[in-house]
Amino acid sequence: MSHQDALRARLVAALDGMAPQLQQAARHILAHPDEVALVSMRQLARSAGVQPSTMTRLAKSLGLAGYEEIRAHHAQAIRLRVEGFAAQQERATASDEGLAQQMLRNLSLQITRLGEPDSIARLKAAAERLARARRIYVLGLRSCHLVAWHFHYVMTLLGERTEHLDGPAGTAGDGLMHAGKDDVLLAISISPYARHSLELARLARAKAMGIVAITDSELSPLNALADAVILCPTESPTFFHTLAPALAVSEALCGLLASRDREAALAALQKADHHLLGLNTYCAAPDRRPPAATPDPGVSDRSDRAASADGKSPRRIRRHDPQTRGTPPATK
Amino acid sequence: MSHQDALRARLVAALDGMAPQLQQAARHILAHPDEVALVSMRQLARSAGVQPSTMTRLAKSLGLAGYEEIRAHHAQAIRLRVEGFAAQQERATASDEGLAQQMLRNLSLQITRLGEPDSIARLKAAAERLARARRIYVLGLRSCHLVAWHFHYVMTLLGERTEHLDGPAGTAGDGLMHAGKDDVLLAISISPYARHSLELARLARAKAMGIVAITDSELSPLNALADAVILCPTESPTFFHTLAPALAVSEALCGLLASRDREAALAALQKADHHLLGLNTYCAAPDRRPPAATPDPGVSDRSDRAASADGKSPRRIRRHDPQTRGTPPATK
DNA sequence: CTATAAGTGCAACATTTGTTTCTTCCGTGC
DNA sequence: GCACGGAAGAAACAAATGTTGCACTTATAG
Repeated sequence: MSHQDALRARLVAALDGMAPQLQQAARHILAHPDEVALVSMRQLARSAGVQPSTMTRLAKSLGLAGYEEIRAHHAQAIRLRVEGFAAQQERATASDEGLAQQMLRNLSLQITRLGEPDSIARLKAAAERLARARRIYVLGLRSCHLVAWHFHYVMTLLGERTEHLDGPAGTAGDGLMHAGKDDVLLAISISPYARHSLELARLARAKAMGIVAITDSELSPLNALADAVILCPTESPTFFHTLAPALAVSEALCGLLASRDREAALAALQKADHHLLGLNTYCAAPDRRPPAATPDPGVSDRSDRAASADGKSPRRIRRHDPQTRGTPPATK
Repeated sequence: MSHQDALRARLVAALDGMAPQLQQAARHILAHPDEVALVSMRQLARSAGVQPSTMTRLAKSLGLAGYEEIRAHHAQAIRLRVEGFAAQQERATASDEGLAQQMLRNLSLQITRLGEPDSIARLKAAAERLARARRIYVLGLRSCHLVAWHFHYVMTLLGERTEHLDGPAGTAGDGLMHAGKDDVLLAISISPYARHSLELARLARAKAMGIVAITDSELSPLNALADAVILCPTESPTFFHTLAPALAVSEALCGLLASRDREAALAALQKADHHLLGLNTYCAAPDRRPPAATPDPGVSDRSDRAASADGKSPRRIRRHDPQTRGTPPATK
């Protein structure tokens, strides 16, 4: 998202000493750099929840001649990015420096393949099976632990009833004690397959539970056991396997399950939000306006005229921004 | 470049039957698609060696309302290529099948972008910093837990000395007790940033430890604290954020670190293999790869956090007029 | 509490934008 | 030859853009 970019660096550096409105404008620019070049200043200001003049003032406070310089800069960034991108494709190899690029390119490809029809069909079938379950037990041992953990974490936020089979001292399987034929086991395992995972899967089958598997090959022992199987690649240019595709699959499953009942999922999320807010778990998020508030990609839009319909603004109270505390105002 | 681009196709198709000036304008647009969105029509016309009115006439000859539609189209193309966002809004209500594909395509794009030069440079710098550390403390709370877990898991297999700050009952930070200036904290946190993560990071800084951060924005509070920062996207078409890119970053870091001393890493892996073999942890692997090359560290973690769908922040009272949003009335 | 300065919103400003209209030019038909 | 029709340039247009000055609020210092 960011190129080595003198202007952006200056923005970040100056953020702390800025007036609230300027800061808000700056944050929006940092958060949506592309929009800067693609929409007019007034539209950008509107998305940022700021007066047009603030944008101009922001530019001047950075020592620039005007807003146009900010736009020019971001436009150039886009131009450079597409060029640099093309350049990168050419030099595909090299050793150490290339390794990271190689890994990421590899990952990108693998995940793209997951989007192919066959894979999608498996995803849908798996989601279907999971949705019918009374309860979902999630199992992932060793390297697959995090996929299982993630699935359980998200589903909990979404209000679904899942249980993570993750006990210490070999008690992982105890959770299956009360599981029955109306429940489903989501088992995640990649080669080399942990013995314990298979044992639990066989136990589940013996209990007539449903089984959905995320695994890495049709040769996987889970393949024979499961009602629905999703295959994901794990090859990597490194010594170790990659689990990012498996995670992508898990996320996709969560997405599919959540979309089956948008309302319920949203409600659960907001409830979780409130809960965590009450616990003071998080500190203030920087970007208060979600991406949804940005322009709005209708194909033919891009210019909502302010039809002068905008009424008079009532008096509003403004409070000082709390998170800028402790930094003395470096007035220029 | 390679999006199925209805408008460009129409341009190409109509090229032959066009008047010379129109054709010249069309050719210029086809040759410099990005410029269309980045400069004004008059400037574009000048570069094309054509009258401004010709551009308007070109648009109308294609059946469009005006030049603005051409620009909007190309701006959208940039947004698509750059963020992978756009389609999400349009088909927000698309079928389940669409959602999964959308998510995976989005992910693939995001990970591809992690391979761009700037991002790679950050990765290398971070790996460099981590390699110099006497000991690496890994911190990731809530949704980021699995990234931290993964990093620690793989590094352990590789024989590196890392410590996962992951205690129950709020003891997560205790591990830092004996950390000092020769050590480095690898902190992973995405918006909304967990308070505890920041507190621990500040503590680490107070102890003169090095800090490497994996986070989601230059606006992240970690950005100011860390010696090296790696940015990874988290946007997703769903209700929750994606952590697959963060996991990819973690994997890349592990890869870079391992490649600094291939021999040592390989030796450590084989040792781990023997160890686990002795414990009879795994069942016979199908013939996937030669055993030497197949240790098992999967490194994928994924955690999503709940993104509140509307981004109004509670501590700000001010709102700005909502009614002008998202209405694309073509004038006149 | 007052005095002062900084920060912010509002409205008018000069430009520039995309579009339209009018005029001129050139090739083709009867 | 002359009208005719389409294409292309030039100028005029309203609407928008980015900017600036002023009034008012809010925070800080005395």
